[in-house]
Amino acid sequence: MSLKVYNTFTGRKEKFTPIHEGSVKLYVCGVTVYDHCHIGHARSAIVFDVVYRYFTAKGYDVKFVKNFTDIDDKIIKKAQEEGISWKEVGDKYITSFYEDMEALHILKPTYEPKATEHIDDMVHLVETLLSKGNAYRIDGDVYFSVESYREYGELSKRTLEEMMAGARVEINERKRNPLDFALWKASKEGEPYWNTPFGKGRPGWHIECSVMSAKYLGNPFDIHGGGKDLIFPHHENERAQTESATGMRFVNYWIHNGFVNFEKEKMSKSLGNILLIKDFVKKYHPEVLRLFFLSNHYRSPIDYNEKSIEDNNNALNRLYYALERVADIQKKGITPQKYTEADEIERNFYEAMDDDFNTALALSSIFEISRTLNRMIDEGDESLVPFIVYAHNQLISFANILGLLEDEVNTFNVYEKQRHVNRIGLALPAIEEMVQERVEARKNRDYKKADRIRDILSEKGIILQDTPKGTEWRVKNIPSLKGEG
RNA sequence: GGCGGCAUAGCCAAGUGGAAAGGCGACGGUCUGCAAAACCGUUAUUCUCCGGUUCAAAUCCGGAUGCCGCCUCCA
Repeated sequence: MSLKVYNTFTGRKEKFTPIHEGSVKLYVCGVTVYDHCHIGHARSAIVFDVVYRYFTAKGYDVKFVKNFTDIDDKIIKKAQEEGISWKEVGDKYITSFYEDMEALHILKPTYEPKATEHIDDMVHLVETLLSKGNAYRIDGDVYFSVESYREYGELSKRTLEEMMAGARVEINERKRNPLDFALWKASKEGEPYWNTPFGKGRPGWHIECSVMSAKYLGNPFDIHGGGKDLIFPHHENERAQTESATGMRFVNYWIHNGFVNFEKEKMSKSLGNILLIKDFVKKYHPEVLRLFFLSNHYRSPIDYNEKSIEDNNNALNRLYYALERVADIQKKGITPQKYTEADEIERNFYEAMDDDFNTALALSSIFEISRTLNRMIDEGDESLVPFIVYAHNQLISFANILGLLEDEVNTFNVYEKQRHVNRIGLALPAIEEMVQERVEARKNRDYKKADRIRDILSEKGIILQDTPKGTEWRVKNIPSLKGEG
């Protein structure tokens, strides 16, 4: 089974061939730590988390680097606004970032370097570019000369002429070419700085990624990823810097994820429609967001809307319910039994993932197994238990490659119920009491009363299931509750 | 102005040459006191429109319409 990935650089799906057999060196641009993460950050984190998990599942030894950009204009601005130091701003949002990533079950990368811990290396890279004639100094600033790098624009598919024609580049008389970008910026009064051969200053954007990718992965490395918006200028500039300095190829495969729109509009501060990860997880299980993202191709734009989230919430509940049903089956000491249909599902799953991480198609395998499981459980035939155990293991293993179904069933149910009762303002004991009251009514064949209780709960988005084990209640969202909480 | 992308059922969505995945919803059935859940079945003879290439096109080519992104900080 060979994996194909879409390479932004060539604009085609290509067979993935690592530099060193059996290993993958992956660098993904992390966040600039000046604010809380929103669901757009979540998409990128989830997409590359799945890339990481999938390579690992295929047996690759993956070195995965995700950086923090912890010095930058926006951080400095934030520090001034809040009256704290740039370092405190960074620390605050790094903490926030980790909370969010943990909530979303994002696996920890191998390395998570911070820009400011690599200043010496950056200075060294700037010196190299200066000595090679790719950079020039103006007062305390150092700029990269885009004309010195013949391939400039090849990644983002545009030429210098075209970019100039765009004419929306900043006017800076001092630069040799308006498209030249800062490698190093002289610090103004009150701004953070490091002492360097070019004077007191701080790094420009882009350079931290060139430095940290080289340090932890070497050049060239296999895959560089990030959001689509980073193609230009960020990744174009990283490439220009690194290739000019090393004379070597920078990256073999470029992978970029599409954007998240919010109710058909671009998320932006001015529209005030930015949904933070922290706010999402208050309302829904984090795997709902993951399922939603993975049911779309990672390169397509995706529209976040309440209806889709509710749909995926229902779908996720169904998967967990299948797990719950399996949990009720006595399977101690049972040896799992492989069967043909399971083999086929497995093949489909891997084929989908091998085709440029087609998670939407891979998910269909997961729903297939869940259906198979339910069917076998419905049969109630003891002899099927080994097959049930096999299918169950398979379901968990595929789902986990996508970072789904990672909660214990009980944890999930408790979480769902708690979230729901908070939303409707009913206490758990009150619900249990009503359920018990209905159980009594049913015993007495007072079905009128029983049905009345069921209706009351139903209006609160709670459904009752009378099973052989007794009466259980579950959360079933109803339209009138949408948007609340 | 330049570059690029998208248009598939009621909704979301995969599929880029050979019988239209999957999810949500709806409807019918099994089950049930009635339900719910689960399962079974039905729900796009057709993929925005118009031409063309081909034995064969949602998929390739040309055109039209509509939507979106990037070119400036941005995941």
